[in-house]
Amino acid sequence: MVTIKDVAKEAGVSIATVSYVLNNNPRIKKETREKVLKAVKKLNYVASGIARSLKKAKTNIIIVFVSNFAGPIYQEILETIHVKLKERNYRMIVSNGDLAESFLLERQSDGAIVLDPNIPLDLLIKAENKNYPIVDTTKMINQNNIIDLHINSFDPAYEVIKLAIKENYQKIGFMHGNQKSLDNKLRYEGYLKALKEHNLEPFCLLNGNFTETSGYDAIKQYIIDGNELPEVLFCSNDEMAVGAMDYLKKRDIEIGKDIKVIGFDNIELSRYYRPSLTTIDINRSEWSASIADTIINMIEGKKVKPYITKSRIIRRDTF
Amino acid sequence: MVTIKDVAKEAGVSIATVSYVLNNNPRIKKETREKVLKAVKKLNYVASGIARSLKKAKTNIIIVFVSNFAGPIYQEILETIHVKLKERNYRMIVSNGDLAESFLLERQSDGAIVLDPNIPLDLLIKAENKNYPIVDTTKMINQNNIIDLHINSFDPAYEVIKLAIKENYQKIGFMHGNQKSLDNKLRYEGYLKALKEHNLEPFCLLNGNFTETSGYDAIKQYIIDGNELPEVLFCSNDEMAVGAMDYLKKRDIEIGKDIKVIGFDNIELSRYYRPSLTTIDINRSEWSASIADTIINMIEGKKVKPYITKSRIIRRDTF
DNA sequence: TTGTACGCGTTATCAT
DNA sequence: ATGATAACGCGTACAA
Repeated sequence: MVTIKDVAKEAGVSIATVSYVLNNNPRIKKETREKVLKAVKKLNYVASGIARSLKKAKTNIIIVFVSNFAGPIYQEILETIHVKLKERNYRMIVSNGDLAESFLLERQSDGAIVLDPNIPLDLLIKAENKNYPIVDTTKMINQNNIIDLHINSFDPAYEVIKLAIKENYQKIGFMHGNQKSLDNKLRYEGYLKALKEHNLEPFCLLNGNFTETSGYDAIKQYIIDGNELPEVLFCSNDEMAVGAMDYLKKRDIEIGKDIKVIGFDNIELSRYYRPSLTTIDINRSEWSASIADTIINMIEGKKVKPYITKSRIIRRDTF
Repeated sequence: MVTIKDVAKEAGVSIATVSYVLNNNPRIKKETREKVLKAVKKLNYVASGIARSLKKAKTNIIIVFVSNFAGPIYQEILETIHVKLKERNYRMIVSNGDLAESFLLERQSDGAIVLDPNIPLDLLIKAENKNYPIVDTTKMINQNNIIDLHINSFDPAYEVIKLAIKENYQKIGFMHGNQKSLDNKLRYEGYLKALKEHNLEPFCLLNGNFTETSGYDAIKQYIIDGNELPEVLFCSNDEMAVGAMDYLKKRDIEIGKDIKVIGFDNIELSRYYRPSLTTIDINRSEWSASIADTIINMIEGKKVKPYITKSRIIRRDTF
């Protein structure tokens, strides 16, 4: 490894001078400056980010935790956050939540964005106690150093079920995703509230885990057990809806007629699937941008603006 | 920030002792050990990863560069690599290629996996000259510290076109993805070779950039210009094939009959799309595992085994 | 068990 | 106005 010392020796100056040159400090006069730069180039020197981070107590890195890299949802979110952070001179890295412990507590980053619901609360609290800024989207906790920016799933879920009721459906089912997930919880609560307002009872409650196969399996079991189909099935995300529809089609149940299906998220597949899936779209790019802004503002001690996600119902063939 | 000094003071021992305790060095006797651990817990101390990395000149972090977080392909690759690395006690972080410069040269990671074709070659070379280990999948370069593990696209492309020719198709088109991409290049060359062996000329060459919309636009322009459709259209990836088919359907051209379509990658959508897309599947999980093993072996100075990806043709409705 | 040099930059302070 | 000296950040690990 070539270090700042090597450069100093090569250029015949002190290491301080090298550092000043590299940081564009005007106190170094042109000729020395050029001498140093020549040495830098000759030796192919690049300063160690680690040493710099140690000294400055700042990494300019923000870490994003995702639960898996496979969610179609994450894709655009990450892309947006990345661009935003870069604009403001931060570097984004993405990691799996099971590495959260080391990254959150060891100060290898200036802040974290939590998209992975599996990161334990006490870990976040520990980090928060160390003055480490976090934007969390999975838990609805607000603390000094933890800002909550979860998706507002409750309202659109409520709205879409209201709509179904208005169109005279009464037997309305709900398919759970991961029940520990906040998103699932809010969607379920929105569903319940709409039913309650019209004195309806949940007609059919299924359990999935947000994956396609879990949706397939859940409805399959329900049907095999001889239960009556709901008129409308509201699934906690699109992927499960797709899985469920796969099975319904296999049984020659006509979707959109024999049963209505509603998803959540508006993933790309929901548009392509046949029949195309009615779902709820969240303005994810705006949301992502807000996440990025918020974490930076926290880090830099600036004021953070609250934000609530916007959504709309996308009506397609299945409802 | 609470540092090792604070712990030492709290426990009434030297910082060396604290360090030894935290690293499970048996030289410290039980009582002191416990005293230290108590202080650690009381102060909520966690050692700074940065300081440790600086001293040990090792981060145990491997960085993966992707060109965008939106490719459906990346998902399972990252998942597999992550698991593999974790098994071997490395942490994976993912980043966008435009941050490559800082991460590659500043030694914030022990090694890199390059999936982003846009990272300039000279940057890789610079890093390699610094003895920084890289597994690259985008360029077919092999150097001391750069191991090439690109996907073998050539052979399956060749095979699938041979197959089409065997089934008596002669007017066979190719839709390019990003032409600078190695994957695209190899797929095109495989296509060309098969044609050549049968004295056929490329019938229709279209230009896309691996996105769905680019596939849509390319075929649209081709048709609007009044050109004759090929019997078979081989697209450099599934997403473009899907885009192209979207347009073909809009024009009421019957896919699988009026025109055959072949994709590459076997993304999930290729199975769901109607008509379902014939494509080429790469054993990506094996490939990913090999990538992970290779980078670690390089870092640890162990022998690296060569690996060539395996593939098979998945025949569905479109061909 | 402990003292301390060390890893590699940054920056306040001092010297010319 | 320029540049050098040296303290410092936080752990690690050798020598004592």
